[in-house]
This record gives sequence, structure tokens and C-alpha cells, in this order.
Amino acid sequence: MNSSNGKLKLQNYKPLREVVFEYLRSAIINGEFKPGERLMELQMGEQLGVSRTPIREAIRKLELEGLVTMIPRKGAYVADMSIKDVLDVLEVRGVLEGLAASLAAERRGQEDIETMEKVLLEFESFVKVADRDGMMEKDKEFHEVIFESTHNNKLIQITQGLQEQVQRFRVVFFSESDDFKQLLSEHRDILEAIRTGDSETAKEKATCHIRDMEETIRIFRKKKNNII
Amino acid sequence: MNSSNGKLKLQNYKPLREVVFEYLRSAIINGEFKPGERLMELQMGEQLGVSRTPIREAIRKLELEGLVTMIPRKGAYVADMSIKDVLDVLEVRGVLEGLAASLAAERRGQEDIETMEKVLLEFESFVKVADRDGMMEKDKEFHEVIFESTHNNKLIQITQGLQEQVQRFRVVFFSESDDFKQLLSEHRDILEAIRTGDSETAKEKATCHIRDMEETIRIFRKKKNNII
DNA sequence: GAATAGATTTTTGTATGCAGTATAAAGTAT
DNA sequence: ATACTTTATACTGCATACAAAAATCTATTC
Repeated sequence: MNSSNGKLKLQNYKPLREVVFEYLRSAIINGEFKPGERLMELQMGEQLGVSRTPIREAIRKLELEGLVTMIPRKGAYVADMSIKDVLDVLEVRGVLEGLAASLAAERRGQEDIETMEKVLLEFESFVKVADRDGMMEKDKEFHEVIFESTHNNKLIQITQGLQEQVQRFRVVFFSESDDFKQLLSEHRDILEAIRTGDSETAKEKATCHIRDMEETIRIFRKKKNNII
Repeated sequence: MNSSNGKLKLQNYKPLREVVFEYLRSAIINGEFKPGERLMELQMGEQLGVSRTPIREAIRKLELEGLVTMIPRKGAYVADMSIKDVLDVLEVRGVLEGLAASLAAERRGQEDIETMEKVLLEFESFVKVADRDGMMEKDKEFHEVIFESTHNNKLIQITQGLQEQVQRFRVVFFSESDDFKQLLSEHRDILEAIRTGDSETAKEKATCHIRDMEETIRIFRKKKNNII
């Protein structure tokens, strides 16, 4: 079970398809590949220095994850994401964050609390220097810690998928909103409820937190009447 | 846009990988392939009369869906499912069913209600003749209609995935429980709340419905202390 | 008889080849 | 010029080939 033998390299081995999958996912999530853009196997393969096979296998996974849309015999396209899609995701995320916060309040360990506090402080310091990328990262981490604290693997897995889908939108959100103070205070409220084991309050605060995001998106939709 | 030309065949075209994917998924869900069983590409290919390529691509999707576990350079195995896994799924399903029922109460159309009523009647008639397979099918359909009525595509998509994972367990549930009358009356309560547009009650009833399933599983775990 | 090293077979990972289809371009008729 | 074929090209879908790793079997040694 321990790793004292020489097989480290083997355990570190990662199939090309996996490398490609992660690369493409990250590229789509971070907007390097734009929605509607076509992903051509041969071209991507040349770009990454691999054959079509691993590309194709990676695309199958992206397809199931909803980041890529397949049209048989035509090809793979980066999935469009309408504001309706984002709102749908947030509607689901709302209840899942609520569930997660309430479970976390019941099940969290001491080190979970400590990690949350650490992340929150780091978020705060990014707010001070107005580092949006830093804030986004820490915001994501904060929610991740909460989900980890539930010890419900399915919940963690599902949320990760959703996470990735909103991530594409997060950039917009963070450039729209200026009210990071509110975000911070909401996070503090959630953490406080989890710390004291008050699952009911934790659930409520977490749900509201997402509802606020929804509201921001709705306002955004009214301002610019376009599709992302 | 219309289909008056001869291109019908093309629109019906389904890639082999898709056929294989659906076949394997169904086989795993219905327990024809047992947990831990190894899926060998060449062997599966011979069995289905296709080459390894479509098999591999199907496996990538099953992998992401959590029905298959990959060990690099060793192969694909039907994913194990512990009772803890099932309980984790149900914990998530609980809040999602709640959300779905409350949204359905707000957004359902007339024909949604009619479909639910029809399915419920069909379920009832299967109860009368003690047809477990029929009941299982109608139970599944009932929940599907509710999710459809939310018009939230993400919610529908996520739940379908979860659905498939518990389906493997449903067989056990339906052979354990004899209290189909209660199941039926719970479904009736949910439908009634959705019909009258009482989203709060709908949510509550639907959540309880899943909690009951959880309870059944917990009792089952105590009775037989084995892993499925 | 057990253990180990080596050879053999099986299986995965990746690349490539071939057939068929969609798309764009060129040509033809009206 | 416009609409309708025809042709060319590029790409996907699937099969197959080849390399490398894992598993299995065999023989040899203690």
C-alpha cells in the first residue's frame, strides 16, 4: 500500500486522453475556446502533438459533461450557454449549496473550519488589492471546502460538474459586480453558522448566497439583452 | 427544416458508439454486468460485432457518469456501489426532488398534470396485479414527468444521471418493500400539491418521499450487513 | 514444494488507414 | 444572374495495426 518501491512512475502515469481532456476542459471553462467554436480532431491533435484517438476520447467525456455538443458526422462544438442555462444551473446550485452547508454544519471537523477561515482571510486580502482573479479562485475554494466537509461524494462530484459550468460565467459576474464586501460578509455568515453547528441557518444563508448571484445575473440580463 | 425530402435516414443515424453506450449503460443499470466485473474491449467488441473504437468511446462516457471505473493500463470495471453511495445519492436526490416538485407546482402545464394522473393510474393497476417490473417502470416515469414539468434542463439532466445510479438499487428496494400502497399514496399527495400549485407542500411531500426510501435502505443495511 | 526469473500471451494505449458524408466550389442550364 | 448539378475537399466514423505494459505460464533453482 505504501509507495516505498520503484513503481512511482507507473502510479503517476496519466493517459494522453486524460491530459487532453483536462486541457480542453480548462480551455473551454476559461473561455479560450468560445461557445459555438468548432473542435476539429486533426487540428487539435496537431496543436497538442497527439493523434486523433485521444482527442476523440476526451471529447466523449466533455460531451457527457455538457461542455461540448456533438453533431453526428459533422463534429464537436463548444456548447453554447444561454443566460437561461446559467439560471437553471444556479437554481439547482441553490438547493445543493443549502444542503451542503447544512450537512457541513453537522459533519465538519476542526480542520475543515480552519481551512474555511484561512480561505476567507485570503479572499479578504485579495479584495484589499482588488485582485479579481485571486478573489474568483478563493471564492471557488471556499465553496469547495464546504462541499468537502459534507463527506458526501456524490454531492461533491455533482457540484464539481456544475461548478465548471458556471465558471464560464463567473468571469462576467465578477466584472459586473463591485460588491465584494457583501460577498465576503455572506461567506462569513455561512462559516459562522457552520462553525456553531447551526445547520438550519447555514442552509438558509447558503441558499440566499446563490439567490443573490441569480439576482445579479437577472439584472445583467436586463442590462445587456444578449446571449453568452 | 421539414422532413419531406429523402434525408430521413440521415436524421435517424446514430453513431455506433452511442448504441454501444446505451447498451452498456442499460446492462450495468439492470445488473446484467455485476459490480467489479471487468469490461474487456476486444471481448465486448466481438460480442456486439463492432471494433474496439466505439467500445472505448462508450466507456469514456460511462466513466464520467460514474458507472465504470478505469484503472489506467489495466482496464475498465463496472463501478462498485456501496450502501453509503446509495445513501449519498438519495441525500442529494432528496433536495432535488423537493426542488423539482416545488418548481413543478409553479410551472406545470395542464398536460403535465394529465400525464401524471395517467402514470399514477397505470402504477395502481400494476400494484393490483403485483407486477413489480411494471411498478418500477411507472415509479420512474412519475418522477420523470415531475422533473420535465420544471422546464429546468440542468435539473432534468442531473437527475437522469442520479436516477440511473439508483436504478441499480431499485430492484433491491422493490423486492424488500411490500408497502406499495404507501408509495402510491405518497405519489398522490405530491400530485395533488402540484395540481393545486401548492409549491411548499409539494416540496415537503416529495422530500419526505425520498427520506422514506432512505429509511428503507437503512433498515435494509441493518438486516443484511453486506455490501452491494 | 516455494520462489523467482524469463518467456509467452493478453490487453490496453495510441496511431493510422479507409470508407462515407457534409460542405464548399465550380460548372452548367435556364 | 439564378438555380441546380457536379466535383473536389475536408472531416468524421469505424476498423485495424503496432507498441508497450500487465498478466500468465514455465522452467529453473534453492
